[in-house]
Amino acid sequence: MMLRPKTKIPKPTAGELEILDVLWRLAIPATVREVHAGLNATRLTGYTTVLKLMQIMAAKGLLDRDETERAHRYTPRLKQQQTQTQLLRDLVDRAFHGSASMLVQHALAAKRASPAGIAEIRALLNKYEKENGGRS
Amino acid sequence: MMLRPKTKIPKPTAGELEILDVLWRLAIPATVREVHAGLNATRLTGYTTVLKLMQIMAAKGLLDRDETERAHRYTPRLKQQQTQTQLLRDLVDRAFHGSASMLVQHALAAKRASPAGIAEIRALLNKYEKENGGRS
DNA sequence: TGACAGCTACGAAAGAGTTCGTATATACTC
DNA sequence: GAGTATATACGAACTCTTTCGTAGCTGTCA
Repeated sequence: MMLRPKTKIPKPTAGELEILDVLWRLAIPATVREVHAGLNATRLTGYTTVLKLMQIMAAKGLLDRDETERAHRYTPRLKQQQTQTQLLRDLVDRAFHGSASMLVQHALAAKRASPAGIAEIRALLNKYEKENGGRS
Repeated sequence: MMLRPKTKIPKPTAGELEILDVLWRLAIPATVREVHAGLNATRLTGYTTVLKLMQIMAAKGLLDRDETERAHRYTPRLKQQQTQTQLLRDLVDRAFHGSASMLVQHALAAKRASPAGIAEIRALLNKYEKENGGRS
């Protein structure tokens, strides 16, 4: 039996991402029922649908499963931030030919960031400029 | 019969995006053969596969088709920039809860932008700050 | 103990995306 | 006109995702 070591974790699908969102929000290992409840705040899904999806996600390595209790408890393998980076990298490669700065420009145009957000971005830019100095 | 007026154009899939990329690069209405050639520089795909995909894309409204010649000529319905914005908006909504600035921060971390790119982003930030002034 | 509620496991079906083989039409060439 | 090259159209298969029904197990409680 394979105890899935450091196999590469695949990009989550749309449905899987919704489940991950609930798990990140709860921030502790959660049961299928808890996720189902959290999901049905916005979505309409059957209980076994969520169960099946989470089983598949565990098989794929997206979730870890704790089977000690009768109701198994699931935790995301990756932090929200890591997954966001993963999805972003994928989009940069597929749609922006690997150019992150082009993507950023579009992001600013596509949805306006708040002044606070802009300040944060500017701070980040400063940090990056310092780190990457005068190199081409 | 519906002659698809301003029906909303769907988000292109991964395979469809590759075809769009070739068409944007060519910049003029292109035949299936031309796209197939441009694609096989990097990808391995059968001719009829590309044909079928482009037919579907035309049916979806992603491409316009000119049938005056024997070899039909296809053009993207949307500019590359529009499609990039569309895909980005989708990702912002699905993975970043609609926060563009969070996405930008991740983008900068995920793949380093060139100094030139950073300068461009900074210029854009200035523009945005001016436009959005002191509003919250 | 027997009924019931809640849990996992499993199978199946529907939909979307991708791939390609084959059929058919059309143009060109000898 | 026959043969060849190239085009579209169509259908079928395969994979992946999502959905849910059903079966079977395990507790609880009256």
